[in-house]
Amino acid sequence: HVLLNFAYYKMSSSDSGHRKGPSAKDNPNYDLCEFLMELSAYERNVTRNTFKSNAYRSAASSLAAYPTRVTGAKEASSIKGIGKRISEKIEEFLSTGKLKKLEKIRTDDTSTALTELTRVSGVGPAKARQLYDAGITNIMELKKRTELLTHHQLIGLKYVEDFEKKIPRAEVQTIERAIRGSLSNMKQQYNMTVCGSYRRGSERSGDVDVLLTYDNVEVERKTVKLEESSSSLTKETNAKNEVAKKRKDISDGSSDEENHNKDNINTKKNRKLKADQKYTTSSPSGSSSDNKSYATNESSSPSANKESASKTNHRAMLQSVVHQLQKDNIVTDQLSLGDTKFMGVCRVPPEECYRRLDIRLLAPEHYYCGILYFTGSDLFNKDMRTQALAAGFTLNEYNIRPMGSTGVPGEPLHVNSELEVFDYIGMKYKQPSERNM
DNA sequence: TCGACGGCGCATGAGC
DNA sequence: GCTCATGCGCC
DNA sequence: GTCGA
Repeated sequence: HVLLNFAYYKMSSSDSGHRKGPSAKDNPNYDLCEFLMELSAYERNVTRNTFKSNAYRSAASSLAAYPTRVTGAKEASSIKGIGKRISEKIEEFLSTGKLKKLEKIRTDDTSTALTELTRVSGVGPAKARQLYDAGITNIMELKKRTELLTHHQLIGLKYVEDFEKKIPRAEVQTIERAIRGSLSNMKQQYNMTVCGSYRRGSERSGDVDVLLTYDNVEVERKTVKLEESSSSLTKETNAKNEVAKKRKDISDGSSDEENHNKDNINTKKNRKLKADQKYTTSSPSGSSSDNKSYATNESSSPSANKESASKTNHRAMLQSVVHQLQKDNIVTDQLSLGDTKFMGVCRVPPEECYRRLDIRLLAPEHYYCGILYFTGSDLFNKDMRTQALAAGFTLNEYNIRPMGSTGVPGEPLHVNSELEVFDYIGMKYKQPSERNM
C-alpha cells in the first residue's frame, strides 16, 4: 500500500508530526525509510544530484513495501534498489542506532538552510542556493526579502504552513461539492472528476486534482458506482447520455484530421508553429498529411485554423472556469494558468486552511486516458505503460496507440472508458482503489 | 565498465 | 519582439 | 546510488 510521496522530501526534518513518508509509521522498517528519505532530500537540495536522490527514494520505497524488519546488510541488499552502499548504511544504523553521514548533514548550516528554504512551493534546489548565497538561511529571513521571489514563490511563502498539511478526505469532498456547485452556474457545462490519491480512496491528500472536459462524455459507471459523492455526477451523466453520444459521434466523424494533428503534435511544437514551418520538422509519428499541414501557411490551412481556434477556446474556457471559482470565493490565488492547466489555491469556509488546487481541462477524446493517468499512482502508471508496450501499444496521458512493427505509433484508438484502455492491453480492470502500488 | 535514470505544462529570463 | 533553456511541480 | 546491457 505504499506509494511514492514526492512532497515528502520537501518536508523532511521540518514538520510537526503529521508528515507521511513513503512508509506508514507502523511499517517495520519505518526508521530506515526515514533516514533514506533524509539522504534523498540531501542529494536533491544540497548536492543537486537528482539521480542519487531518486536512488535513495526508490530504496526507501522498496524498503517500505518489505513485510518484515530487515536484520542486516545481506538481507537488505537482496531488496531491489538497495545495493552495496545503502546496505552498509542500513547495517551501520542497525548496529549503532545512527548514521555518521546523516549526523554530519544535520549539523551542516548550508544543508539545513537549503532544506528549510525548499519548503516554499516554487523554491527548488537552484533557487534555494541562490537565496542562500544572498545571505538568507531560513523562512523568517526570506519574508524580509520578498523582492527576490517570483509570483509563485510569494504565494508559496504566504501559505508555507498550510501547504504542508494533508487534506482530510471529507474536506476534499467539501471542496469537490463547492466546485461542482460553482461550475453548475456556468453556461458551458463541464464533466468533472477529482483524481489523484483521493480517487484511489486515500484518507488524506496533498492537494486537489480536478479534471474537466467540456463534452458530456459518457462516464464509466462501474467506477463511478464505487466512488463517494458521485451520485450527482452519475445522475447528470445518465440524463445527458443520449445527447452526449450523438454529439460525440458527430465530432468523431467530422474532425478526424484535427484529432490526428492534435494527437501527434506535441503542444510545445504546436505553440511554435512558425518555427516548425520554417524548419519543416516532422512530427514524431509524422504522416504525410501532418507534414502537409505544417508546410501550409497557417492562415490557409483549415486544420491549422481549427487547431489554433480550439487552442484559444481552451484557454478562454479554462480562464472562465477560474474566474467563476474566484467569483464564488473558492479560488483565492493563482500559481499558473495556461491552455490546459491551472495551478492555484482554494479555500472553502469554514475551513481555515488554504489548499493547493490543480485544474486540467481535457479535450473529450483525451478524457479517459487523462483520468487514468492522473489517478495514478505513478508506480501503477509505470507498470501499466510497460504492460501496454508489451502488448504492442503505447500509452500516455492523452491516448493509447497501437505500435506498428516499424516502431511507429499508429492512430490513437477510440476510448470510451477507462476500462477500454485496460481491455486493449489485455489487463484486468483495476478499481482506482486497487491502483495504490 | 559505463550509460540511463520520465515526460510535460507553465513561468521566467537569457540571448538574439 | 521572438525563441529557447532552465527551474519547478506534478502524476 | 543502483541496475543492467
